[in-house]
Amino acid sequence: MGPERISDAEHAVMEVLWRRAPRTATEVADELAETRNWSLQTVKTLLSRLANKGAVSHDQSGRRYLYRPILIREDYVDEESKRLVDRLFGGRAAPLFAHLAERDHFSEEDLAEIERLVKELRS
Amino acid sequence: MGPERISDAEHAVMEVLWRRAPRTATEVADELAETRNWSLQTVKTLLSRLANKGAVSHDQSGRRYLYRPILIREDYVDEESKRLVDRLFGGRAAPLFAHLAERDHFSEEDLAEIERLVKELRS
DNA sequence: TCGTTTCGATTACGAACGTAGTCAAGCAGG
DNA sequence: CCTGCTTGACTACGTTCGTAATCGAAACGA
Repeated sequence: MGPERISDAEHAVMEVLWRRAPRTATEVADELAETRNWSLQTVKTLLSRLANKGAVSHDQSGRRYLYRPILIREDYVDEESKRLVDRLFGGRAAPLFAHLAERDHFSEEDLAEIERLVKELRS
Repeated sequence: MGPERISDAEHAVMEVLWRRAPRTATEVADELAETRNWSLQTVKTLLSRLANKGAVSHDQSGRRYLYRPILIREDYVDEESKRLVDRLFGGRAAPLFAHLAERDHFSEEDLAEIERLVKELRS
């Protein structure tokens, strides 16, 4: 079996752990409370599903668990980006860029930044 | 309610209709048979779910339906791209670009193309 | 006209998801 | 020591998804 898919709600939990880890379920829930309206129980369920999928580890610390990410954010981001590029842009990243440009999703700053990156890459 | 989400399997059906429309359920299923292993019934279910979501129209033609897309591909692509950028790159497209670059997802051609686009946009 | 083929509609059903309640066990405090 | 709170485990339940069988009506062929 390939690496299991991570759902939207699960991803929100991962983001919290990627910011700082390890943390207890309660700590994770506290930070999530600012954005999502989830009960502590909901967060615990998501954490244990993530543990089953192998995306986080839970190490006993006294009578509670400390959760920390196993999945690396960069890898997750890469998988998701590639999925999008494959599904919608025939697997090539340049058309994605062209699309974003056409839809006006770049600011002047973005463009400057990108130009700099391109120069760097092409040298 | 926002525009309803389109699932992966449904998206595959949309792609077929975006290539050519209108088509009957059987025609759509025939083309999909090349890639996915779906029965005709499965495709019909997906088409009617898409119709419920307002993503395709089904116009009677004799005793059968002709399906055609209502949702514009460009708009769908844009929604999905924005979702990704929002979820994973803080809503800014430049970091997406930086990520793709870092992960070596651009060919020399891609870069040339992008450089051209950037120049055009900044002038 | 009557059976057969063809459609769409309805129904099905297990897995995954979003969201959460309940329970048992252990630790903390009196 | 006993009692209560904290915590993970288990269970729950409605929805969406993937995948499809079945059913009733319409059309076609003989």
